Amino acid sequence: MSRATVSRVVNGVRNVAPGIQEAVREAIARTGYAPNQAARSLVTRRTGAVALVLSATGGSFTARLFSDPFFGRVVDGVLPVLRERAVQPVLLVSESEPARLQLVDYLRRGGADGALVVPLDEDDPLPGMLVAAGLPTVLFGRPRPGVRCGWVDLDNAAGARLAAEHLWAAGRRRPAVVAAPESAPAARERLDGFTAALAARGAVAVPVERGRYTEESGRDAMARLWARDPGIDAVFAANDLMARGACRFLAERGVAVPEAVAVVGFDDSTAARDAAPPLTTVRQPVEEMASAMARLLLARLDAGTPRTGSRLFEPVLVVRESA
Amino acid sequence: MSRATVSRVVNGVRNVAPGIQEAVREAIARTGYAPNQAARSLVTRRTGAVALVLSATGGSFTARLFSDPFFGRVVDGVLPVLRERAVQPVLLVSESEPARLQLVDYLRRGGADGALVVPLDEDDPLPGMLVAAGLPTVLFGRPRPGVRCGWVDLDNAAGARLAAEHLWAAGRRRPAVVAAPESAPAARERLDGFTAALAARGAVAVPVERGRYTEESGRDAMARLWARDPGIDAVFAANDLMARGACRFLAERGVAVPEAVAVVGFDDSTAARDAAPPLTTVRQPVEEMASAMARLLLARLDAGTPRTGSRLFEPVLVVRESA
DNA sequence: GACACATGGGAGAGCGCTCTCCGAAACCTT
DNA sequence: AAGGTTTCGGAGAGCGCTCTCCCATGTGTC
Repeated sequence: MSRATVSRVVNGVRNVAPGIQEAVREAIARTGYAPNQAARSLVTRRTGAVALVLSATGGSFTARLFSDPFFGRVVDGVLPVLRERAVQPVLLVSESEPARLQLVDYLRRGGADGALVVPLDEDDPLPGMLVAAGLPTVLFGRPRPGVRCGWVDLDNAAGARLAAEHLWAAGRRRPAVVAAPESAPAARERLDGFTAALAARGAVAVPVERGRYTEESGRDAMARLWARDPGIDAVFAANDLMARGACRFLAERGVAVPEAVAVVGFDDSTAARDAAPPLTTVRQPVEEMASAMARLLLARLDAGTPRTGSRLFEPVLVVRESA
Repeated sequence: MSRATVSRVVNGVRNVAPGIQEAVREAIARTGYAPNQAARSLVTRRTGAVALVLSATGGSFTARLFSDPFFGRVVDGVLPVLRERAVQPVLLVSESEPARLQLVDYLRRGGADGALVVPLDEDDPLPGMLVAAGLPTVLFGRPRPGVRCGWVDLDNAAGARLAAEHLWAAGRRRPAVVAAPESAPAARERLDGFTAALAARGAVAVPVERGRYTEESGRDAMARLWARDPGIDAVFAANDLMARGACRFLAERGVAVPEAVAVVGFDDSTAARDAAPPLTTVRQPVEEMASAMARLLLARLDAGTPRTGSRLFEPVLVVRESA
C-alpha cells in the first residue's frame, strides 16, 4: 500500500474504500504511528498551532501574570474555541527585550499559524513587529496607529458614559476623574467619554488628575484632586486599582464612601470585588472578548485573506457599594 | 552563491570566508529572510522548542493556574535557563481529557523537543503518556511507579523531620498530623518522616487524619483529630492550605495558636504568609527546582541518551508565628 | 457488448532546508 | 618548483510528508 493512500486516510480526503481505511487505521493504532509535523508543515504551510502571546515591556512580570486573574479569563475564553477546531493553543510569554526578539523569530520561522496577542502596556512594540513579519495577528485592545491587524476591544467611551450617567442619576453634580496616562487610546476614550456625557447634561469642567494604573498612583491622584477641590462628590477612575487608591485616600481623610464621595472603577477585576467597600465598576466581558479574538483569527486563517476583522464589545455597569 | 553556503553562515559552522559571511548576513538583514523551521526540523529532527506543560485532571483549572503564584515561580525558574540556550519555551495547558489527548498528539508529532511537566494531581496519566510516546520528559515531583523519566523533587521526609524537631524542641509532646491522601508518594513521605522523627525521640503513636489538600478538608480533619483527643498540643499539616483549615477550626473553638496548639504547614506558599497567624512552614525552593528541571532536560537533549537525571532538593523550615 | 464515466489507488514530484561528499584554489613544506 | 595539505564553496541527496497527475478498475447507458 502506498504512502499516498495512508495520507488520504489520515487527512480524510478523497474516496478510499472502507476496507482499506479500516486496515490503515488499525495499522496506525497498532504501530503507534504519528505523522511528522515538520514534514507535513513543509508542504501544507500550516503548523496546526496558534500562539497566545502575553506580552509586557516592563521587567519581571510572571508574578503579575500568574496572580492577575485577568489572564486566566483570557485563556479560558481562547482555549475552547481553538480546541474545537483541533488547533493547538500555545502560550508564549514575552517579558523582556531578548524574549521578545526570540519570540518574533520563533513565529517568523513558522512556530505557529497566527498570534493572539494580549499586550499589557500601550507602548509594546510586539504587535507591530508581528504584523510587519506578516503573521496573522489579533490583538486584545486596539493596535497603535499604523499597525494594521485585527482586534477586539471594549467600547470604553460607552463604559465611561455608563459611569457618568449612574453618578448623575444619583445626584452627583461635582464629579472628578482619576485618568490613566494620555498615551493610551483606551484611557483617552474613558476620559473623553466621561466628560462628554456630563457636558451633555450641563456639568461644568470636570477636574482631572492622572495615575499610572497602580493603587498607589490612584491614591496620589486623588490627593491632588482633593487639594484642588474638597467639594468633589464623585470620582471616576480609569481602572479598579486606581479606584481603590482613591478610596484609600478618602478613608485616610475620614471621608465616607459612597455617602460623601461616590467612587466608580473600571474593569470589574477581582480587585473591585475585594475592595472595601466593594467597587461599583464598569465590566468588560473578557472571556467573550477572548473567544471572539480566537474566532477572528481562525476566520482569517480559513479565508486566507490578508485582512482580519475586528469587534467592539459593550460594557456593563456593575453596581456594588462604592457608588 | 549556493544554498549550502548560506546554510553554513546561518548555522555558524565550517569555514566560510569573512567577506562572504558579511555579504550573506547583509542580504539576510536586507530581505528579512527567516529560515523555514519546518524544513529545518525535517532534517535536524529538532524544533528548538521545549514544552512546559501545566497539567491537571480535575475540571476548569485555569482559574487555579492564574491565581496560584506557584506556577509563576515555576515559569520564572524555567524561562531564563531556556532563553540562555535560545530554546523557545512553550506553555501548554492540559486541563481536560480531550485537551490531554490533543496535547500528547501535538508533542508526539514533534511539536517540541521535550517536555517539562508540572502535574497538579498525583493520578495524572499525562507523564506516563508522554514517556510512552518516547518524548524526553522531566517532572516536577517524582513520577508514578512504572513511569521512567527524569524528575526534581523535594526531600519530603527531611522536611517533615524539620517540622517534627521544631515542635519537639518547643516542648510539644502530643502532636497530630493532618495528612494528604495515601496515594501520593510525597504525602506518604511527609507523614512517615514526621512520625519516624518523633518515634526516634520516644513519642508515642501520633494521631493522623487525612484531608484532600484544600482548606476545608484541613478544617474537617482537624475537627476529627480534636474529637479523638483534645489534648493535642501541635499539628503538622501536609500543605499550607490544610494548615490554614486547621487554624480556622482551632480559632472557631477558641483554642489559641500557637500558645495552646502549634501549627506547622508545608510548601511556604503565599497562603502561608497571608494566614492568620502567619504559618510556620517547610519551604520548597520552587524556582531552583524549576531551573534544575530545565537543565536536566537540556542535558538529556544534548547527550541524546535515553536516560534523564533527577535531583532531590533540601527543604528549609520557615519559622513564623503559628509554631 | 462497446462506449463513456465515475472511482480507487499508485507513482513521483516537490516543499526548504542541512550536510556529506568532492573538486578547486590557496597555502606550506622540502 | 613539485608535491602535499588545508581551506573554501558547490552539487546533490534526502528528511517525511502532501497532492497532482494518471492508469486500472468498476459501474451505468444505449
